[in-house]
Amino acid sequence: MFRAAKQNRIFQDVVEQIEEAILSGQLQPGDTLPSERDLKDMFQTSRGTLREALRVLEQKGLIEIKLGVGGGSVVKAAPLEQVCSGLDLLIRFQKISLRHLAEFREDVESSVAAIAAQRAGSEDVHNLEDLLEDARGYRDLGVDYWREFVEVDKKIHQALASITGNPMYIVVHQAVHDNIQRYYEQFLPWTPEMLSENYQDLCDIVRAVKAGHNDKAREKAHRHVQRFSEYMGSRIDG
Amino acid sequence: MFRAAKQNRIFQDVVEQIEEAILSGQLQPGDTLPSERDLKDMFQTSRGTLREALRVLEQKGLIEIKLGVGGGSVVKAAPLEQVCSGLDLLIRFQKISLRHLAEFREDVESSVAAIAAQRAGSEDVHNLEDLLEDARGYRDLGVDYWREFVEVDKKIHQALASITGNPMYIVVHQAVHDNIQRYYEQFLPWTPEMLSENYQDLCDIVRAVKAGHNDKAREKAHRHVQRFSEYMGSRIDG
DNA sequence: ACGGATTAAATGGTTCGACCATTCCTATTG
DNA sequence: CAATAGGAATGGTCGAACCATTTAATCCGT
Repeated sequence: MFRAAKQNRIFQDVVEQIEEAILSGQLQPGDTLPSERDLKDMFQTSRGTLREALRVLEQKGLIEIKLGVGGGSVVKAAPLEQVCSGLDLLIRFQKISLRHLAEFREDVESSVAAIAAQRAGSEDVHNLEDLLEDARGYRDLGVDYWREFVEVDKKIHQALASITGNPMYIVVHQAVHDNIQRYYEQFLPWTPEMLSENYQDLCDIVRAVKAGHNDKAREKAHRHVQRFSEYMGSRIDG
Repeated sequence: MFRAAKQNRIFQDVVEQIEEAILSGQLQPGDTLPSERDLKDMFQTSRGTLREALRVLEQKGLIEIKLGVGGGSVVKAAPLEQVCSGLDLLIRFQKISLRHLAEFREDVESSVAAIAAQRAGSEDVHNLEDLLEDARGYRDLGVDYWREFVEVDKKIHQALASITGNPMYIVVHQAVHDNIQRYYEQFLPWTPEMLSENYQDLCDIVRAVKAGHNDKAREKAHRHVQRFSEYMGSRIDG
């Protein structure tokens, strides 16, 4: 019902004041805060305490700290990465199995594809087709280039997430994908057939997105992700 | 392609070492780290620098710091709150609108219901029906009890997430739900009709889950969540 | 011998002053 | 005029001291 009220800590007070200034718009993204030595005077605190506050704000993704003269604490635009890395930490901490990650990913990728199919503009489609071209190139180069192929595969899915315009999908997709990717090298003995199958999947997805067929995009994306799970087979129980 | 390599910072090195120890299991939740004065000797650094590292770990949600003798840095169980507060920050930063959250939630809840329909055991169904009973009670008590009704609603969705057996759904659902719930009071003028509609939705979902009809469960859950979005109407674009 | 009050020790929180490392600007010099 | 050297501002680190909080042991009165 209530939250712990250990407001005794001075640095916490400093954090809240600066955070409030940022969220209220008094401090705009790109603005540079005064130097530590000036801030310490303003807050009437010691430099060490002030630096602890800055450390927290930096970790929250609200500021970025640059070195040298003219450096200092710069207000960041968006703490998107922070949520992503937080989710990443949670996934690793809870030791979420590959099976669970894969299952969740199937849903997310499917929904992303379906929404993207509804919202993709001509420029988006053009971008996707360029990426597809890259993928085809790496497929033709053979399994030695599976790493590059996977990289393009990732970019395509990221592009789809971006097309939705919903940051939630972007963040969640990235966290899930990063954690799954750790298993690729460990589990997959790549074959030319797998590269071809995956390339074909990507083609199908992009085609459905281009045509605005959201159901078909969902289905193709689902199949695409599911294929990875099948590749990994019984070894999926990490 | 590469990440910034400002590894110059000593406290960052300390953070990574402790984080690694926690994630690898060398440090278990509940364990207490050595005192700051001991840690500073181990890492051969100053206390100020060490404290900056602890501040980061605390902000990441990996440790909790207690005062007094016998206090110190205790490894926490799960950094879920950190993700929630990160999302909260993103919302207040207006990087994520309620519409975005709602859209994402529709997908997650739908998938959760569908999977739960496949995996629910008789005990799970029994539990759901008990919760449904509670919901009916609060519905009959009228709009003054909307808060309690929403609480039961939340418990039902949490139960569904648990039935999936997939921690990703549990975690993501909670993070999204916590952040959406804050806006209920702000946006919703509850009416008896809304309570009834929602109760009926919950009944439909549970019935579909009980019968193992995953498609129907997905559809009903989707409609249920969508109804909330409609209630909030145009005000959703916070 | 028991129980409450007092004291002591351990620990996190804060402060101060100093110095180092990096970066940018400026003045010097060829 | 350009390359270089130096200086100043700024974040990063260090060490020692002191304060505040908490726990446990100790002491004292009954």
